[in-house]
Amino acid sequence: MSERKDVQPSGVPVPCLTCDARSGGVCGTLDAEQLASLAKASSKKRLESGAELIGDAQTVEAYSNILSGVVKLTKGLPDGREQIVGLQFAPDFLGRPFQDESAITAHAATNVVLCSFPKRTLEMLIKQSPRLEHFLLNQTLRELDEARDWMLTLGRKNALEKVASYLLLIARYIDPAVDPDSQSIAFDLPMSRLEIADFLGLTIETVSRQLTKLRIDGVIAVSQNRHIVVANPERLRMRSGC
Amino acid sequence: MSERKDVQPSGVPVPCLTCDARSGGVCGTLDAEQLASLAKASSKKRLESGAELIGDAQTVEAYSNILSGVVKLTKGLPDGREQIVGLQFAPDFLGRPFQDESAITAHAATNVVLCSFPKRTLEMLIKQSPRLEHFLLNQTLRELDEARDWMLTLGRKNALEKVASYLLLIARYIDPAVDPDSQSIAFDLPMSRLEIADFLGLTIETVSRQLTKLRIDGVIAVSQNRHIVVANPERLRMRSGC
DNA sequence: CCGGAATCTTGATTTCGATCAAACTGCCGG
DNA sequence: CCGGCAGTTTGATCGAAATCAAGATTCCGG
Repeated sequence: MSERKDVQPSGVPVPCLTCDARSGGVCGTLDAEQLASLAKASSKKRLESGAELIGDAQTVEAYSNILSGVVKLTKGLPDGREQIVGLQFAPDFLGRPFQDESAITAHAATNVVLCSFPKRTLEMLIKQSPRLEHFLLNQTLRELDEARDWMLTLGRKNALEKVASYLLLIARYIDPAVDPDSQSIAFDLPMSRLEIADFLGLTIETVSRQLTKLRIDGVIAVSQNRHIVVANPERLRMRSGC
Repeated sequence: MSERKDVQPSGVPVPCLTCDARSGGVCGTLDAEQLASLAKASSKKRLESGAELIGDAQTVEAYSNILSGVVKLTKGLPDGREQIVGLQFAPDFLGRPFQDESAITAHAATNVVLCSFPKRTLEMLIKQSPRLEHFLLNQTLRELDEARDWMLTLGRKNALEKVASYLLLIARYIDPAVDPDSQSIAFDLPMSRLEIADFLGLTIETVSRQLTKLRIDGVIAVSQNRHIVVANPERLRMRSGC
């Protein structure tokens, strides 16, 4: 789904004018001229939940900004066991710079809107723009911090603590200031029970049982499977092991 | 342990002339002048196995190059459970740029030699040198790839597969071309059983039992606890789950 | 609004790794 | 060379999560 790439008097391409990724994403680091050249080569894509964005060991020829939705990154074992190794939200940059083959798989966990551009175009811009590279370094460092936090959860927490940690993770994405104020918070899970299990290194059944336990203990309320209300986030945090 | 910072005719500081980190590490990205200013502020440090390099939630005022030895990065839960979230080898750069408080702890896993320099000095150089920032982005991307590989191991492999994967990881560090050629390989483990357990999300006893199993099956030979001989790396790889 | 498929929950049982407990080994100082 | 101790191995038992097996909901298309 391609869009017109007209350039406004200010020099900012028209489709970028109202784009959220321009403030928080890579595009925010570019000057008008660079943004124009990127916009010329870019296109907006809408993907249904479940669609594959990047295949394992597949040559990647595009990078993207996530404009909305949740993308899950997974790795698998030859016998079919799967582990989700990262979640990305808008306005994250999606793709592994400086490497032709992807070692991971990316899927849309919800409906997703992307702004995609060719690998080559971005790599040219990286060479010209230290600010862009600085932005990428910062996002990568943040992802590394998150991955290491999650390693602690995977390696050392029990099933209940894992599920509580997952709910907190999602709650904090919805509202970053979630536990200090201890307000009640409600949200829809962006993932199925199977996906949650693959994220936590558990089985579907164990995830379900821990959710039931939290429900019985009055820590959360669940309706229609995906909708969660956390009455008291502090009680949830206490059960998360940290 | 400070050294003389004399500058050679070529412009390269004397102590850097013979330093391995100058080819593979951050210093390789600097010109003679930048290297001189970094060398002026740097000092070589020797640390005993077990020494703490960076404390959790402690203000970090130094970055380092690892000149030799193995550094382990750990995260802990309030109740004392621990998880190793990364291993770093020479000539890795050690430290979390652009953040004052460390969220992780770093310890010397073996005797370690570092070349340390003040945070400020390096951050100044980063601003001047896109090549340096590019190097850091590349190392960070590599660490992120490793962390995600390890998440799959932590979340989805059983105890035997985890121990086999760990042995392969160390063997590959000793000799990167380890399984294609399937030559026998021998090495000393840089970590105790407790550290291996904390790396794998297991207990000491389970690690020991899996090593015994691999020994009985003839996949490895163990002498004096730390010395390992892998007769046939391919058989080890087959037990690693991938 | 109905029926069927997909997803989720609950229950029974098994299994793997944790825990508890005791012996063994290698290392170091005296 | 001996004794002590930290680190490791081995054994017995327990428990948490996986697996196997039905049911119950939710979702959707007709």
